[in-house]
Amino acid sequence: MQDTRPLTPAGERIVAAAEELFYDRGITAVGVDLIAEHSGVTKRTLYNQFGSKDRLVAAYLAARDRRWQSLVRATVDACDDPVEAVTAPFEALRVWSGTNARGCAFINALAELPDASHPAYVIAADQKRWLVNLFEELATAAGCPAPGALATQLLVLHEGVLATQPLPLDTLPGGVELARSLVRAALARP
Amino acid sequence: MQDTRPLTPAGERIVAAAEELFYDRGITAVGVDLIAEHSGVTKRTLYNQFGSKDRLVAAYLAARDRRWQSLVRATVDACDDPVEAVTAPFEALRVWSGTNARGCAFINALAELPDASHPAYVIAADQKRWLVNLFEELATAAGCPAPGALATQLLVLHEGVLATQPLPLDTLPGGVELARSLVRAALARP
DNA sequence: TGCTAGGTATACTGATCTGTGAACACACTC
DNA sequence: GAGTGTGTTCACAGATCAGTATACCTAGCA
Repeated sequence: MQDTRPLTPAGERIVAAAEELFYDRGITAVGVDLIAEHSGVTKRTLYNQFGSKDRLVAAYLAARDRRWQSLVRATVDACDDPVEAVTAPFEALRVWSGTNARGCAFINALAELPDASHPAYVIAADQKRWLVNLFEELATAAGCPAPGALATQLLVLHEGVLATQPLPLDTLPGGVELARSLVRAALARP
Repeated sequence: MQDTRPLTPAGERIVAAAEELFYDRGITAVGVDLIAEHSGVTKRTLYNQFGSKDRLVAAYLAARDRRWQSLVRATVDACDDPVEAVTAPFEALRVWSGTNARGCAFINALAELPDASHPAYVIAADQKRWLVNLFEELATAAGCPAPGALATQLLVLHEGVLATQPLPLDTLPGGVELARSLVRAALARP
């Protein structure tokens, strides 16, 4: 949006380090010095590339969003059955959060950032809008009579699976099965 | 758990201010000086009462948990129909997050606190465990043949409704209807 | 040859944050 | 009347954090 020119090699390393550190430890808990150190870069270079920590946070969320969207797209495209494709994002979610599950990076970012004018709010809202639109497209392609309603249901379920990930609970949610039953119910309804 | 003696009047005011400020602006973004100022209390008194900011965070989450549980209990007890009582926590949720909806305070707290040894983790896990156990009790009382499975489904849905609250999306989720359909499906199954 | 862009190295500023020390005041109770 | 618990006032230590200043280096390119 705000910056179309590609990142320099140092800029790429900075974003990669920010993705790891911000997600694992939280945005406010991680300082720019730590990110500069982990990316093998001077703090001066970090500020030459991004200007401020807020802009770096926005770049981190945007980069994570791009990675997530490409994974979902690939998982959806690998499905032959259009009905199965509706729940493909839940399969992607299982792959995505295999190792470290600290919940949704966008929800977590909003939790830390007090003011709604932060660019992270726009990125987070766009990310969820993209997902609910994708659900609606897939539901329409699967022949669902009310794709909008099913899409919002699947979004809520999706966020619920993400939100319960960091909790140390004994019983795992398992969102794919519940998503499939929602799709079945939506398709069976006249 | 760690402290059974009741809070002093100043301690009550501190926790009340912490509830408002921590939830609205985030834990790391709010300093102890601001909490002391908002509660009309010296910082010295704050530290005499709670010892550290981490302990105050734990007290804030515990107090919020108590308030939430009492609201849910009251809403459940007001239900005559045992089937309707299963989805009563979702009605309570609608009342609970009427004014300011910044998502789940416990999920948000975990997002900000990097180390899993923080007392907030135990409180958050206990809170979700309490809710899933309540769902299971209510499902059993309603005659559900598989109350455990329904309970985890309802928990995931519950967290999804909470997580999507702070997002500036046009379409509102509306969790009560989806919860009712889940309960219907679980009761209809043999 | 000289210019420019990307990056390094290092020190620094100013603000903010958690937490402490020490002396004092008031109310209640034994 | 002495002691104890609760709270105030104010100053301050120590650490961390975002962001800046200055000088230097190197590779590509005209």
